[in-house]
Amino acid sequence: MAQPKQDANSQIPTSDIDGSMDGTVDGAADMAAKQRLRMWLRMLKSTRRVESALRDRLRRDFSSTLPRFDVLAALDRFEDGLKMSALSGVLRVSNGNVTGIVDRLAEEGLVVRVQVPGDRRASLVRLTQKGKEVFAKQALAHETWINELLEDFTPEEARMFSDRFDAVTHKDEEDPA
Amino acid sequence: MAQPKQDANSQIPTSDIDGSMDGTVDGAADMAAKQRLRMWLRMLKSTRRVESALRDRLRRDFSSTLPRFDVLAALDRFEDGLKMSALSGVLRVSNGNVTGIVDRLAEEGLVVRVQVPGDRRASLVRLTQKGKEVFAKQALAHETWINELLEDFTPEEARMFSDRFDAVTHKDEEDPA
DNA sequence: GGAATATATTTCAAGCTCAAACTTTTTTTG
DNA sequence: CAAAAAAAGTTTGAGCTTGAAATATATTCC
Repeated sequence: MAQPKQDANSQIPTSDIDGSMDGTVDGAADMAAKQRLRMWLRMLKSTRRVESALRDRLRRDFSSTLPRFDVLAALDRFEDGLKMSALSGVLRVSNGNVTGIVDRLAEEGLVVRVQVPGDRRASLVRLTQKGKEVFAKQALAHETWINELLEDFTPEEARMFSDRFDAVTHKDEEDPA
Repeated sequence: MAQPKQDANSQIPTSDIDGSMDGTVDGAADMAAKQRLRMWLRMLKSTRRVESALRDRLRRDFSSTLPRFDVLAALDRFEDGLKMSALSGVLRVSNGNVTGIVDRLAEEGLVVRVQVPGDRRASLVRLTQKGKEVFAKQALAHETWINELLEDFTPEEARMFSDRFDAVTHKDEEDPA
């Protein structure tokens, strides 16, 4: 039976660098750091759990993946289409990344690349009719799944969490254009 | 200028399936679902932002990656070593996934695979001395980074978030052994 | 003891991800 | 206007990720 070194939630080396064995040097700030680290580890774990569940269901029910769903969702939000760079900006993934995903979605007829009139470099990616229909089904299921997976959170709590996360997120916002 | 269809935080199709244009059919439950979805999207965004920052810094300062750090952290917590299956269990990633990462860490001398006496199938993965030293530096930096990235959360708030996330997470816990 | 089953791990193919390099086109600027 | 710089996308190489198939060893059970 494998046992964790100490607290199962601490990844922090226990060496007492400042030499004070009671750990009181800058104790308050250190405590804050530890709490935040703990929060991060839990948050990461929860996020991964939900993502993993979504991945499973997306594959099981729609033979699809999370990145594909994300792309469809972004395109559904912007009906006029998005340039590749705007798409990767919205999704916050690297530029080259989207290329492959859009390629595959285009092969399946869910999205199209439309030439931008004035600019021969750029193209606008848009959902096809089929893409809209497919995504509509997926989005409906997705909302249901999230509602189940986060059922432990009351609506009020969910709202509060949303707002607080927003604070972290809004440090530098990306505007697709 | 690309404009979102409606609310920038809604990925939900707006079709009024039940036919009531005022959207009052099961309005409370539907509202709850929307709040949870909103929470999930923000949570995902925040998590990705932090992960992305960690990735950048790990690469910049240690020429390493997040998955590698995660493996080292897990092994640091379990001093007696972990079997490959236990390792993937703790990290909640697929079985074959860890193989490659451990391979590379072993090449660099940060971890070793030790044969389990009674069982010729299994091996125990452990940190080497070098691995411990390397991880100690990384963990210290990691704690600092998290503290900065989540500075907007007070220690009390961080504690509260930790506890609430735990509720979600504790539905089925994996015990490495 | 030998067949069936279960466990531990690796291999595999496909897809996702990133940063960096590269191509093409557009814009800026001397 | 021509050279330089910037912008839009794709390609590339390496690593991460998954689920499924394969391999090898252990255990169970007739």
